[in-house]
Amino acid sequence: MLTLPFEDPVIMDTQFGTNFPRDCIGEMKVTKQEPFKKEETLSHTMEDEDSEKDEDEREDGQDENGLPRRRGPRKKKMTKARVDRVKVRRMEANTRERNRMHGLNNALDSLRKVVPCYSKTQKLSKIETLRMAKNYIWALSEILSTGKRPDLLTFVQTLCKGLSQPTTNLVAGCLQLNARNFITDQINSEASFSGRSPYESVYTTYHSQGVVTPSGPSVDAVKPFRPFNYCSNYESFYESVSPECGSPQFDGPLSPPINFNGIFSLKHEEPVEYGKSCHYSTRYCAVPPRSSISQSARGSSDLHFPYDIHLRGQFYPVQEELNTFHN
DNA sequence: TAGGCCATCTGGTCCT
DNA sequence: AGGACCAGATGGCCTA
Repeated sequence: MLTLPFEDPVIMDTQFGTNFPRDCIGEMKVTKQEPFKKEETLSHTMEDEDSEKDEDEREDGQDENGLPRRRGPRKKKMTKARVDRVKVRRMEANTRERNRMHGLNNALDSLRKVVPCYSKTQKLSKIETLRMAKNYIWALSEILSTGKRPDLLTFVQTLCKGLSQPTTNLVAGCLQLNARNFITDQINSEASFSGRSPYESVYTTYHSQGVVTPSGPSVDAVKPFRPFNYCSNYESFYESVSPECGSPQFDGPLSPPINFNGIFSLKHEEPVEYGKSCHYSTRYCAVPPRSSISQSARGSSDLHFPYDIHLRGQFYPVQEELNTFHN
């Protein structure tokens, strides 16, 4: 039962393919890292099994401790051919395992490209990719079920729920939110999420064009930098219990916001080499009204998710929207 | 240098 | 018997 991925040429690399000639296995470089010394391990195994053979061949029916030897199937003698066979099978198993993990990583890469914040230069870790994908699915499901358009801040918060601080900063940066204000504003989250638009809290002191113009004291000078508690805000918007709230909140190490001078591509867009400074934005599409959602659900293929994110030299409706808040 | 992330090896278990 | 899957162990690389 071989279920190796068949669509990926990397996986089917002949060096590791299942049709790899066995005669070559002995010469094959098992690993580039060789965390274990193969020969030592194998010879150790052989020694063990040789001793077992010796044990089996004792005539007195006792083991080395003088106790009666266990009943049961006698171990087969480790002949040279058998030892070789064990070696080959172990190498084949290693190859399969390696390919399996490559397939898993390829699938994870595919997932990275469809979550809202994709970067070739700063990849999300495996766990963060899975968390963000879960958050993304959750957010989209809620949008579909409620027909409401969440504000951008809430959407970002949902995406970042349970993610590490650097990743949160990355996502916020992708969406041109100021990560620090985004996070520290949680201190005032009651006000932010109980009446006035969250945009106000974020953008009254900051401009989104990358020029930070605080109108008051520095955020850093006033408030400590600490992780954001997403759950309350999440539930305030989605009117349901966040699936993450039952689990311990991420309490990872704090780190300063990153510089967004990498190359990011958001939502299905392959990153292109940009030597100069690039900026990120979102195409902040309107959620169709409930009627059109249900219409779409009935078969129309014209359903657009509200946050189809694009970047660089394109026109960004969200930018105007955000600027409207500033003005 | 410590910690996070990752790739790989390995042995055990389950399944066909 | 053999392949898939899994988790633990280990060591390399990178970054703060």
